Amino acid sequence: MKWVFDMGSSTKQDILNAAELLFAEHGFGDTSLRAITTKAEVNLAAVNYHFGSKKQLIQEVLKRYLDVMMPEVDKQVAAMLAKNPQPGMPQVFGTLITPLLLLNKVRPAGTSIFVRLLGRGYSETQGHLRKYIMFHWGEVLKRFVDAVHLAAPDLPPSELFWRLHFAIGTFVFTMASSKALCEISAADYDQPVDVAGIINRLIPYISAGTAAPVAASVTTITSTPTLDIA
Amino acid sequence: MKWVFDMGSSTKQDILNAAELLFAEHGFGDTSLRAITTKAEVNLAAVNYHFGSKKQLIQEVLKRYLDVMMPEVDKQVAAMLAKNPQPGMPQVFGTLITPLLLLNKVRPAGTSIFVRLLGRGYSETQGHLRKYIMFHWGEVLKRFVDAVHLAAPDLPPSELFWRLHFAIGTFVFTMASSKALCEISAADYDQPVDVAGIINRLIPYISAGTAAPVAASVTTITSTPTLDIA
DNA sequence: ACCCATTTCATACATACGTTTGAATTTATA
DNA sequence: TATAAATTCAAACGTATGTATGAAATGGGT
Repeated sequence: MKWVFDMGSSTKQDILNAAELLFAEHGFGDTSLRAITTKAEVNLAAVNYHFGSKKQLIQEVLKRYLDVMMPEVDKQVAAMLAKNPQPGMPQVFGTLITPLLLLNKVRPAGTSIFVRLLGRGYSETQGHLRKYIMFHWGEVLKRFVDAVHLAAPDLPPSELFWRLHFAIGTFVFTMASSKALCEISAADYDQPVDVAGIINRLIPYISAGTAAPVAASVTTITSTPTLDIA
Repeated sequence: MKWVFDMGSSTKQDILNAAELLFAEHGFGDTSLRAITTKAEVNLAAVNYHFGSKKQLIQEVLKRYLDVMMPEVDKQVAAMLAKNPQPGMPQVFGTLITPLLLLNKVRPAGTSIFVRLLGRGYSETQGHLRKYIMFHWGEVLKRFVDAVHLAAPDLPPSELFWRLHFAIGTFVFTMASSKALCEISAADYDQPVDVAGIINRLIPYISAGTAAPVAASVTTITSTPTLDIA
């Protein structure tokens, strides 16, 4: 029977919910289907029955979040540009805050889970995730990049390319290790920090980095490097 | 027989040389001992004979570079501070350039290999690498962090903590994907960029990001009210 | 030439993985 | 209730992995 409001089998949701937690915690490669099905309390074969393969399960885990976040990014960028046609870098990157925090409505702690998944995906899937996002959300991303360019009109396109990938790196890596960082911060500085706190601290860093003036000249090696192997 | 200059068996070096390439390319978890021994043209059992286990092999691969790089970092930081007791952020991060490029003398393309290993290690070893480096090179790192603090005296320690981890993230992630980024850059912008080029582009970004003014909203949220008046 | 420690080698072991299978069970519809 | 589709389940399959073993080979020291 097909429900009018098809919420899918509970099994399928249980698998997704268990999988995303384990994926975020241990990465895709180091999370076995057996660990997932055990945590979800479903049969091992259910994954291949409902998703076909582990690879497709990973895709659907990420898709659940991207489908919510990316349209919101588009909306926020448009709204920001309507209000301020010549935005500063913090305004541009600030458009990401709402979409990211919106993910907490997809699942409890959804923002934290998604950004960690993103970090894992970028470093583990050897470019597959990058291509997937580019293919499905390339238009949205292009409009975002255009906004970045608007905030740094003097930056050559090739330099902007590198800056944006630096920004992605900062964001993705920080988020991938966000759990550990929050624990260290809480222990060493006695100040609990949540994902929203990290995002708010990231914006100034990324904004300043991306908008930094281009280095006047290539740094040269001043002292002669020495290598003495006993 | 023990050589006066013990260069170890050729087998051991062959394994290290093959392993670091495969580790950098596919990561630690996705590189099998069989792939390594095949590439090195040695017997499978040689890894466990010479290194004990895969984990120890990974450690020795990284150690070979850390043992060269970290003392040079110490030297460069000291030299920089001697020349300029109140350094700017680019000067501080600039001290990393020489140590990084020095790794090209350890092995051909050593810099590129090491930074990719570092990226892999940070995201795959669930904090083990971080702890290893902290344990063995904590003193050197502390002196470097002190220099960063010198370049941003107004930054609260807790904020500096986050900024530095952002910087690590920028660096490590960029380097982990440096191969792909170089290929994209060469294809889209017709300008070949090598690892030294990336490092030189990273310095301004990381410097500006780390030294960025603290966001107003963050300050109000996280600053602890105190009765002390300094 | 002999010896002994070091190193190599083929092979086996135990385990873990993603996936498949076919029967049992549940569920929806007629 | 009868029937057919959808789902669950235990079990197995084939493959790959890291590691262990014990015999063969190597090579310098006496």
